[in-house]
Amino acid sequence: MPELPEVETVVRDLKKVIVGQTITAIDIIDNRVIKDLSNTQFKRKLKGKTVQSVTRRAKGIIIAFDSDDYLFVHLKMTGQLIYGAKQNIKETKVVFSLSDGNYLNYNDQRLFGWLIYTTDLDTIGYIKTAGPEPFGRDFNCAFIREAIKTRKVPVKTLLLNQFFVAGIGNIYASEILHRAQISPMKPSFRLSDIECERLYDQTVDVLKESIRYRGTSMRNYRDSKGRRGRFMNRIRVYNREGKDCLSCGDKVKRIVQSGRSTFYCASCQD
DNA sequence: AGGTCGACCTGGCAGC
DNA sequence: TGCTGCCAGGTCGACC
Repeated sequence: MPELPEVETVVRDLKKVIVGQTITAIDIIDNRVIKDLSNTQFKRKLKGKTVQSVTRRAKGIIIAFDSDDYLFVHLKMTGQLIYGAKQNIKETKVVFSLSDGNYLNYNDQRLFGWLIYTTDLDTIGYIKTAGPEPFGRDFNCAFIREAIKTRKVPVKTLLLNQFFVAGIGNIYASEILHRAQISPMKPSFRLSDIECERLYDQTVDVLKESIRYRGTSMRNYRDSKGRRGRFMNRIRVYNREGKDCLSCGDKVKRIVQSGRSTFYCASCQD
C-alpha cells in the first residue's frame, strides 16, 4: 500500500495520540510479521515501554521509546496501524494495549509487513541504505542531474529505486512523470536539464499535495483512524488505462516495466 | 556492476 | 457455483 504520503499521514496522526503512552500488553495473532524475535522475546522487549516519538524514514515508521530502543514498522503493501478500539478482523495480526485504554492494531492482509525491534536503527539495512528524502536538502536538481548520468534504466524504474530517492512507489512514480511530462520509458541519462528540473519540482509537489489530501486509497490503505485518503480524486493516470487523459483527452496507456504497471499519456509525455 | 525476475502472502475480480 | 488466472500501493536475493 503505502508510499511516502500515506506513511507520513499515519506518522503525523499517531504522533498526536501515542507519544507518552506506555505499552501495557501485546497480543500476537500471527507472528510472521515479526522479524528476528520469538513471540516471548518480542513481548518482553516491548511491554512496559513508553513511546517517546514517532517518525518516518522512507516508507518506514520509527516508534522510539524512552529507553533508547525502537520499533520499526514497514507496512509494505497492505499493512495498517489503526489506533482506537481493539480490532478483531482476520487482517489483525498484532495488537498493542496502551496505557490510555486504547489499542494500536497492526493489520496486514498479505503479511508482507515488518515489525522489527532494535536498539540500533543502523542494523536495519532498509534504513541504512535508503536514499535521500524528497523534502530534504540532499535531494535537489543538481543531485538528480548527477545521479542520472550513469543510469541507463528507464526513469520510471529509477524513481522506484529507494537508493536513488526514498519514498516513491508505483502510484506516485506514474503521477510524477505525467505532471513532469516525461515519458516513463526514457532512459534516465537522456533527461535534459529542464526535465531534471521538472522531475524535481513535480516529485516534491505531488508528494506534498498528496500529504495534504491524506494519501491515496487504491485498495487497502487506511490511515490510523481507518479512513481512506482523498488524493484518489486527484490521480491523473494511475489505474486509468483506456480512460481520457485529464490534460489532453488522449487515452491513458498501461505498460509493464520491471514487472510493474506504468500508466502514462503518450501525447503529454515524451 | 547494473539490471531483471521470482518469491514472499492473501484476496478480489473477470472470464468461462 | 466453482474453477483458473491475473492483478495488487514493496523489498530482497538470486540470477544474467
